Amino acid sequence: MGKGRAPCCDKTKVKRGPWSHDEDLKLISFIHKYGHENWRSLPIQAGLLRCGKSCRLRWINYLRPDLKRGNFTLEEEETIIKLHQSFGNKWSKIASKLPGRTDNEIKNVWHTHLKKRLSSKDEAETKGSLNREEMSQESSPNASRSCGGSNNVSKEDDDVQRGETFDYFQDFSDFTGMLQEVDKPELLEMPFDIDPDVWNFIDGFQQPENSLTPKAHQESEVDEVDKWFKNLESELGLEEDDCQQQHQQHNEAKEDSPFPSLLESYELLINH
DNA sequence: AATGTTTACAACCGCAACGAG
DNA sequence: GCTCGTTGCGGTTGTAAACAT
Repeated sequence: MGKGRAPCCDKTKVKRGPWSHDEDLKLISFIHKYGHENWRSLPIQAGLLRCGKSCRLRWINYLRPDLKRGNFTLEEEETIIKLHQSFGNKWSKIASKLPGRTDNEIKNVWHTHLKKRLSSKDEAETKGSLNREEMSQESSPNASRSCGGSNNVSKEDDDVQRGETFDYFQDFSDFTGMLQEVDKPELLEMPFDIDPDVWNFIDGFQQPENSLTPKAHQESEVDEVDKWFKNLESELGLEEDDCQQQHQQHNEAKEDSPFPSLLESYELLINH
């Protein structure tokens, strides 16, 4: 039948490299509306000149609303170290135990910080010259690591600190234009029915059961969405009370699937 | 201030696993 | 059971920002 493995995409016809905000918006908007049933066909349907693989990666590693988007806490780092001891380089397995963290992120943290730290600790231990002060500082349970940022970051600050994803929302007209583009009737012709699980995934941000920390249990699904929006608002400089009230009222009013209101909330932010 | 070096992380690549036909 | 298409995973690279000289 086949004459060898088909390439995942025609590399001469797809864009590569860093994603532009337009592309991000197209992807977010499309997935919000239709989910991601088929990554291969998604870029075509969403009007993106990207490989499906690239879209998947961008969504999973960067655009997904349930990502924590902050520096790793010491607790998380210790978890990674422990899990790495038992699983090795099974990053996805490790990521499944750390809600809101991606395998790619964990892998990066491992290579840039943890590996070095461990090896320097080993060195120090073998030399018997471990600095006790440094150690006690490192083992402080509430300390938060800062890669290139302040070490005195609160949890709240931490959550919004690194999220630069939506810097580009500054040009609201771009975004509305983008939504309209995705609203094109020809793009609405979806060849599949959206699996309810897809909505559950995006809307509920369900974590694997065994990955839920007590804290994660406390946070309702709606809180997660709210968090995401607050982050977004913060990025947009739209933290005024009226905007938040509108969003809250909007959330309270939602009945069936909260998911469509997510997109509506985007519009709310834009019209603000 | 200019230049070189290091760090952090987003993105790509290729392979393996899996499921459908 | 085999083939092929698609997705997921882990390793690696590219590059912008931060830092040092």
